[in-house]
Amino acid sequence: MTAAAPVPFVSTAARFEVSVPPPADESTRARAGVLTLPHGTVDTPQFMPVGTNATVKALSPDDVKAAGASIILANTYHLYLRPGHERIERLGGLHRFMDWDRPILTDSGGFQVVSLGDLRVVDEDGVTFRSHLDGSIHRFTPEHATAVQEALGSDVAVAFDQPVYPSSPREVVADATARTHRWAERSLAAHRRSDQAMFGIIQGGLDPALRAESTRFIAQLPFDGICIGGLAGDETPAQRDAALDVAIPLLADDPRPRYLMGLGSPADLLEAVHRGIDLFDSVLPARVARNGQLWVPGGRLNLRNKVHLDDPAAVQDDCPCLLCRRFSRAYLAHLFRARELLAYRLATCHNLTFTLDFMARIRASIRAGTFPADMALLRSRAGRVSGSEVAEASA
RNA sequence: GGGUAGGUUGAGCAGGUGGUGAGCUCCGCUGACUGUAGAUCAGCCGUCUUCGACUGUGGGGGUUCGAUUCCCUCCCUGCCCA
Repeated sequence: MTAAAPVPFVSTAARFEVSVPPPADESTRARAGVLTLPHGTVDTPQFMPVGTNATVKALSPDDVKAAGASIILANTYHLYLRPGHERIERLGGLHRFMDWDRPILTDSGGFQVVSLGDLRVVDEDGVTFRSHLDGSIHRFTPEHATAVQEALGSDVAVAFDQPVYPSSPREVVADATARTHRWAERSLAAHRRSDQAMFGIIQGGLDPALRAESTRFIAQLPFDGICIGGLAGDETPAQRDAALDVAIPLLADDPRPRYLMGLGSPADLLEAVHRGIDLFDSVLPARVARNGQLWVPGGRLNLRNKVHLDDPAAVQDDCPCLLCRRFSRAYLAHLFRARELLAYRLATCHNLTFTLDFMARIRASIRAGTFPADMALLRSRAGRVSGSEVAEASA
């Protein structure tokens, strides 16, 4: 009936146990598990808030914990440029530097190959790029990106890759994907720390054959986890789902955690969990919060809108966050108009709390064995996927 | 009372020496944001029947084919002097 009894994945730096495997009827690939890393355990499916510059923007570490985060992402590229990975290492490593004692995953910096596209040149050995801070010239190779992450001391390092936009021509995607594979092997070969896990990244764009080839290639390497990259760009939800439906079945018997990079709207998280994803990260909830919009069951509120100025209600009645416990919509609307710094903190606390609570609800549903059946309810709580889709009424 | 500088679309301005003033920045309104060069960006922001049209340069009058511009007069504001 069920797939083979799950065998925990164990390495020197990571342990992953699927405690609730997908149902035998294949109604969903969703699963629940526990990822254990040097600085603590992570219940999956789980969302990682992003702290690019060794801080989740606008929040203190206590705020991030209060929101329910058990692991965060930090960025190799940014910390290398400023304040410098060697300085962080001298100061006792990233955890001590930012006073975050739970797990940290560092992105490899590969994403900047795309996001800072004007400033880089890719060759077989690595990427030469200009600093977005001062225009100075720098170079990342798989070996260098790995060394930087070892200096930072994150729980999870990520192999240096070359993401591409899904809309790129097939030969561009094929070329970048093949290079990502060679860089994956080099990243692994360069990796020394036994107290740091390393995840590899699948690319392949939206082409099913390339995505499948990349999945097989990355999966046969001895990584501690599998990232799925290149799906947080300009593709449609249907294209993204299709890419996941190519990759995940090929990993069905793989004991390692699966991490979909860069997705963060509640609706996207739900659909991806359904397709078998264990880990996520995204800037979205924090950025959207800083720009004035708050996620609530069934949709989102734009606190800069006039309608909130006289509203004494909480943003969300049953939310335990700092904002909802103590302040009104009217107050937050005022803070945003006045551009007061507290607005950004309160809004970010809320959106991260909402996101992490949503993940907790998904986990609870999976553990209760009612997950596929709960999809409708969870979808209505997640609300719209994007601005072009109308929010469903909350149940 | 005398002198002087002004009065432009919510605010602040630019421009305009006789030849179509709706241009900018704020404020305001709405939307977007997905491995963070983002507390950011985009659209709108006089009226209407909105791919366009109309109105608008303090009020009134005059000169002129045509006035925001030149002339007269009045009102208002800042500053200086009495």
